[in-house]
Amino acid sequence: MAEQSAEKTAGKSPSQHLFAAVLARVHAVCATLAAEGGWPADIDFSRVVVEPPRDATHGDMATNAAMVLAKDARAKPRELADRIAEKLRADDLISAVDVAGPGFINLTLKPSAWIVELRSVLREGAAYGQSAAGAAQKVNVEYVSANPTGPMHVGHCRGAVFGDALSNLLQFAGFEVTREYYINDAGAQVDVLARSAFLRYREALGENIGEIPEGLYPGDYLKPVGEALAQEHGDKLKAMNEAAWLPVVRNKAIAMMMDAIKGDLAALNIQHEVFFSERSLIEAGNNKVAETIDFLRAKGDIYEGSLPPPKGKPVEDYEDRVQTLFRATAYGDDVDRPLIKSDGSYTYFASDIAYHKNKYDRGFRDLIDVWGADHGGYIKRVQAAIKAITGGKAALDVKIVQLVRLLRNGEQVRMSKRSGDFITLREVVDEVGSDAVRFMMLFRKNDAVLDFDLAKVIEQSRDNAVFYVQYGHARGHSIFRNAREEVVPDLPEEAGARIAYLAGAAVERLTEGAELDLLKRLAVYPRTVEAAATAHEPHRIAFYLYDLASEFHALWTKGRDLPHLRFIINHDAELTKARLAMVQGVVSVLASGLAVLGVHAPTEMR
RNA sequence: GCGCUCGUAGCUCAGCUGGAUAGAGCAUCGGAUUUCGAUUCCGAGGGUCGGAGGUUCGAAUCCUUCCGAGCGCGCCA
Repeated sequence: MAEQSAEKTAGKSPSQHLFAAVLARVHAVCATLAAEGGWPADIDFSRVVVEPPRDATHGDMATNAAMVLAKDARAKPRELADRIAEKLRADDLISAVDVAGPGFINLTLKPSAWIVELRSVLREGAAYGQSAAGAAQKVNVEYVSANPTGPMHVGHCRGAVFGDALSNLLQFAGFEVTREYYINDAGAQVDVLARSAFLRYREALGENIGEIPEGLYPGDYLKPVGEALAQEHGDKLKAMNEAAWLPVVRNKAIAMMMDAIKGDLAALNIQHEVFFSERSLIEAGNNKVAETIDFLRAKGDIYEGSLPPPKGKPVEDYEDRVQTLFRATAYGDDVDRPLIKSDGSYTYFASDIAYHKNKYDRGFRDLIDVWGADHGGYIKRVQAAIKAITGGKAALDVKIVQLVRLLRNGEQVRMSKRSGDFITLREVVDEVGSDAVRFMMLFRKNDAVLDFDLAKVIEQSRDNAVFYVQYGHARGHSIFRNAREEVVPDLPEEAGARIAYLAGAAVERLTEGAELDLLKRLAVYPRTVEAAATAHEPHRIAFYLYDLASEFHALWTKGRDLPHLRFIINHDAELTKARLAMVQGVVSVLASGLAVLGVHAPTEMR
């Protein structure tokens, strides 16, 4: 039933969308004036923008060209604006130009401009809004990276959804995206996992293990691991000492936990291309961490020294000792950071440097990590390390996702049912569905705390943004069904055929103000995609979709009182087709945006 | 003590990388309303953008400094 628009459209030329087209014309005018007026040759047009004015009464678009260029052109902004405006008036897209305020140039486009844009939507279908801005540049997005010590709990899901939607968005904007998961399978916590699983193994062999001791993972989810071990090894492991059985049990437990996690992610429609094992970095004979430290040492970024004791809460067993330190302060961090623990093993940071170096070595220059709020203090040191390793040739953007407060009808839901047993991601998805989870996780800026109300997100009302947007898409299809029965019997059902059919409609008959407003809303989609992609902010897509759906619903509602505004006009098949073409434009863009968010676009709301 | 993030209408939040008179949804108040299947619409009131300085044609947005909240602060991951 869902009509996803994820179809690959590679090779298709991206649309020169309307704002970009007008910007190009403004640039052309400025270039002409520059030639005529003898402006400096190196004049920079990059700050010139064309954007929707805050107040729609000012026109359709506004440009700051005159204000930005005035200084270099040695002219007063208003005067320069007048000269630019005069030339723009000759443009065939533009019906009115006026200069306002300190030198804004307001442009009103001819209605035909929006009609033409609608034709692009219909021609490009799912590809509309796609951009070449990424220029096929490789981007690595690392997200989730939950420890493989148990199933995913609700705390993980925001970062998971955010990273996934951001990846979709970047892909749609023309980047070549790799979705990556870093498996922390080398630290002490996986040894704890192994010991916990070993207990379950003994249990599976019939032993009474009693209470799970403090410090081990108590969850029932380890029982299947114990059973699998018993099946595979019988009681052989019991005879071994810990040093012998631990790696065996650990590998099995990690593998099974990762399977569980992948299943949880699949329930949210998330798939990574690369699962990168931390342990693989320190394999005997191929120790990437040691290599990385040597690499940094050769650059003079490693030294032996001691650090001042940490401020804030005192560390009980603090011992002042000389250790191997990375000179993070030389790259913007606050203190230098240790790389080797007193037992000789590497710190997490040390392997993390090696891991990020590995990303760089694989050709990534654009790195994005999605982390939870409690890791905020870790950003500077990793960025410092990347600066040191790549000589500033790669950039890491760390996106911090804030906490989610889980509510039910406004009452806070306790995150752990009893000690050690968190509400799992799967429970939440099972209760409200992945669409609700995904959309609501994205309907807020990533760095703001988010309230997630289990009751509200399945409500069918305007309050519930997921419903409202999906309903917009479904309503479009409902209109198609009705139209087919009443006025346009040969309207194809299949999306591609329907779009092709409607592309031939007499869309120039769309002349109502409210209709043109809706077309204008469609036209800002490509811009929204680009802006959201460059800012790494998928939430902008969610808000855009909410606005578009609102406007669409509003127009539908107007038809209730004003029959001439209805989409289906019984006595006028040509006009009906034109309006269906507009509805199709809305449906296409809603489906496109929802696909970016990873949310289904249903054709009915049952 | 230091660092990071945040502070916008009564509430929940947008604000398009510096643009014009700061927006939306709830809530409140005032109207309208038997639907092209699917739980409405229009309007109004409500703001020193935490405070104070600064940068410039122009600041919610950038800088400085206070106030308040959250997170973090050698050999945890």
